[in-house]
Amino acid sequence: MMEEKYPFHAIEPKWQKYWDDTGAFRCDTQDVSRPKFYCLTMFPYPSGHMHVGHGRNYIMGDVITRYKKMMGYNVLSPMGWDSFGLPAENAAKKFNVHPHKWTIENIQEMKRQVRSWGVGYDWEREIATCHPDYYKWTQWVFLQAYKLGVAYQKEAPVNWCPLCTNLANEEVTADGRCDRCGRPVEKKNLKQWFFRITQYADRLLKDLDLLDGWPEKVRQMQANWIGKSEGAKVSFKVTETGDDCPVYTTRPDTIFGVTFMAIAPDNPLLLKLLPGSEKEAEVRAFIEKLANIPASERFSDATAKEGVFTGFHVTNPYNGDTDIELWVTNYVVSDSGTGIVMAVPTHDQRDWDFATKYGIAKKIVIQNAEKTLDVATMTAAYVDDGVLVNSGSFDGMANREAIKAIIADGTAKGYAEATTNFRIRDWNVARQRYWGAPIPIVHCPHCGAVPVPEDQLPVRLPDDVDYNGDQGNPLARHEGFVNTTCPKCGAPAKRETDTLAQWLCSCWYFLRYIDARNETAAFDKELADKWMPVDQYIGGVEHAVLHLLYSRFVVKILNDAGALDCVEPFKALFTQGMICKRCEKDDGKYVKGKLYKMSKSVGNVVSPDELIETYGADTVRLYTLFIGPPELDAEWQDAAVQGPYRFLCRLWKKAYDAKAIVPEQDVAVAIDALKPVERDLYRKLHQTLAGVTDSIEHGFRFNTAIAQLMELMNALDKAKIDASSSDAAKALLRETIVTVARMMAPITPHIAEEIWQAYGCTPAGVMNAGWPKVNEAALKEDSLQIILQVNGKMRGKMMVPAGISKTELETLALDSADVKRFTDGQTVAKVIVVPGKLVNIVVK
RNA sequence: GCCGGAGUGGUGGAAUCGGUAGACACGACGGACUUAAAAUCCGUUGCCGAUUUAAAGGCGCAGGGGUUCGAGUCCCCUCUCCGGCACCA
Repeated sequence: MMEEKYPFHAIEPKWQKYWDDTGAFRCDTQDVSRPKFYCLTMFPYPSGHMHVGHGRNYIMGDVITRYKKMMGYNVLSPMGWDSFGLPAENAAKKFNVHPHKWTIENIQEMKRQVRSWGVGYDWEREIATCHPDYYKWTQWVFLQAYKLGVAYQKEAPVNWCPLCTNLANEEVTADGRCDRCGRPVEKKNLKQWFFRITQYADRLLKDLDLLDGWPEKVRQMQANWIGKSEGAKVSFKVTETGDDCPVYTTRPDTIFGVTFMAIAPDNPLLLKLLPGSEKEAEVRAFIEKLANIPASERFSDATAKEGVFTGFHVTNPYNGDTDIELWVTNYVVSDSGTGIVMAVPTHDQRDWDFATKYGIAKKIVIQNAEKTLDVATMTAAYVDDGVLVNSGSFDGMANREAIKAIIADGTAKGYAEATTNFRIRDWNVARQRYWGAPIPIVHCPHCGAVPVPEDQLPVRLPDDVDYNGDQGNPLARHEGFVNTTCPKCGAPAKRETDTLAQWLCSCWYFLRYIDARNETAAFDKELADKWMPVDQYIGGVEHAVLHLLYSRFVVKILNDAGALDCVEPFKALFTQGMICKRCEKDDGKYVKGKLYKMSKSVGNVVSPDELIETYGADTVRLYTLFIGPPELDAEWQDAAVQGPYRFLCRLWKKAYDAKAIVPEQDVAVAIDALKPVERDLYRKLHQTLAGVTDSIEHGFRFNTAIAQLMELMNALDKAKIDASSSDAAKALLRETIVTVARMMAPITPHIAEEIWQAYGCTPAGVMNAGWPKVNEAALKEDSLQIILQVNGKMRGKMMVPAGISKTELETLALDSADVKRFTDGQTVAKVIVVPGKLVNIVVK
């Protein structure tokens, strides 16, 4: 029995329970009768409550999951929690609650929210990265990397945030602040665990080509991040001492134009040359000055180039020039290349600026095609292609050719080699924090760093730590944890007290879902080979570099370890846009009326709970999907939620009213018995079906899919089918309502299920009915609308029979009154006929 | 600076094979129902356009040029906004 008023309060919990009870989203990974589809939404950090912006992510994943199920796939759609990490530890300090308790409570709350949206997951595969059954295998992943020599320890300057301890490069913002808390980041020397991502840089770059299901933007961002450049390493020598002075350059073709050498203030060669040298005091003063300027400021555009001559000279191996001055400067980046740059003022703008300021010589070595370059008249560096001059035996050579020739010559003579340079640095995976997976290493006074044997995993995180201490890692203060014996020699030893970065926990979770309850392995290889890669990954673009790059990296490690066949984890990636809302306050920091992404600090957060209470989950889903193109940011407008709500109320009322007059079962529609307006509706129904399918298949354009469904409902109103209508019309009415329910099953699943059930459709559960098929007969058009143009301007329309010939169409068009008004007294020069579309008459 | 994306009514956005610009929705305005309001339903809604009504017609997709019978869509130039990388040699 259907109620008259749209009873979302009653039907939504009912159907959510039904999906649970029937295991609608449980996935049998062994099933081979259907093709697999692994649909994954990025798992959340359990930070508290979710807002409607988070919902967009899960709702889209759910629509795809349900749609793919209806298309006949065996869909794996799991959910879990990225539950290690700093916020829990900070909350623990703030509220004096154990991080574990805080995390578990947040998970419960967020799970309730996800379920209230009607999002379906295989909850039997639920994971939490802070659970020993999970982090045991995170530790295992670390050991695989260790075995391959990918994990290693080194003393290194780390990015140190006073609150969040050490950070990966990826966690430091462009202006040198902590990505998480915004505090300025300092450099601090610590012994750290690193992963050799640099060793994989080339593969990570090259395999981006395999990812044609990824947005171009994300591939570009990763390529930028990896930052590959090709050039040469050339050994200059310090003229006075004979020390090596290697440079990296991408422009070896300009090597005969080197007029000075620029070195970074903290370069080891400089520090070696300095003691007792003539200009020591002056140079040290400059180094001191730079040390007190934060990197963000030093390397900003606005900072002028500065430098001090060191008193030393270098020798260019190509032309034997011994008088090249060595300058210490503020603009050379110390950890890029060799930290020493050969400067060619005429062909590099930065070197030009510096040489101009300090009166250093400039020498042209690449001449343009017009041969107009002259140092006396040049006002900026010439960086384009040209022909070599003043370059010894290479004169006359095109510069692109010269690059290869000069490297080859230098290589033969032993002072140059072709090299590749990467921007990316090795990944610091260690954190001096409590709430993370302990690094499974024991430090033995005799054996050094010893990996914990796999059969002794997990290395458990103790519960009883004093995380309220104000200094350093609480784990290091836990005697019971720290003191152990060496797995190799049995002597007393100390555990590593650093924990693994949250990023490492979250870069392999998609593998665990496949085999989430496996107690003897991280995952079964055969099963993983069957289910990987993830067919569709969905998440925010803010993870374009960090999480997605690390995940790709770890999959390659596991592949090298023989644990996995696949080389890329995510076949297709969809990055959904953020939900923003206009700011209502004006407090200096935020501007009233400006769009900001939803956040507590802006105060523009919309909670799903009240909306679901007022309008129901289906309305929230429908509005969230209708709000705009899914890949773009969208503006949330509270008032606009009305539209989708009205639509569902209308759909419900239509279904309710129609129930009384339609046949009890599906009946084939007798096309010939339909009135024209009904015939239009039938066509529209199947056009909509084709259109909705296309919208979902091509770029998940849910917004236009929904618009088409709205149009169909408008057409249904227009057809005015009632008790007095023909049997054919009533059969059509039933088919329309039932097909709309099926098409809406992925989008607004509760109302779809309810209508499906109320209409007595089989099989039970609308998703089990599969995706409806287009009826070609319904699509057939008897007559077509033709647009009439004169000189490309629209001047009228006319209806013509569908099968009309081109000539007939042309004659009809020329005779039409709309056209004649504009062609009378003019000469028809040309007639363009686009069959089925338009006729354009060109007159003079 | 390099790379990527975007610019369409009062608003969110349609139209990506060159062929009716503004679908669909919000908001606004008018009407019906109602004692009244809400809800609902029905209209109107890009701009200019006779001092009255309606029309004719013109103008309109950041700006300028081009190709074409025809351009939001293709090509060239310019501007603005968003994102990534960046004194990376």
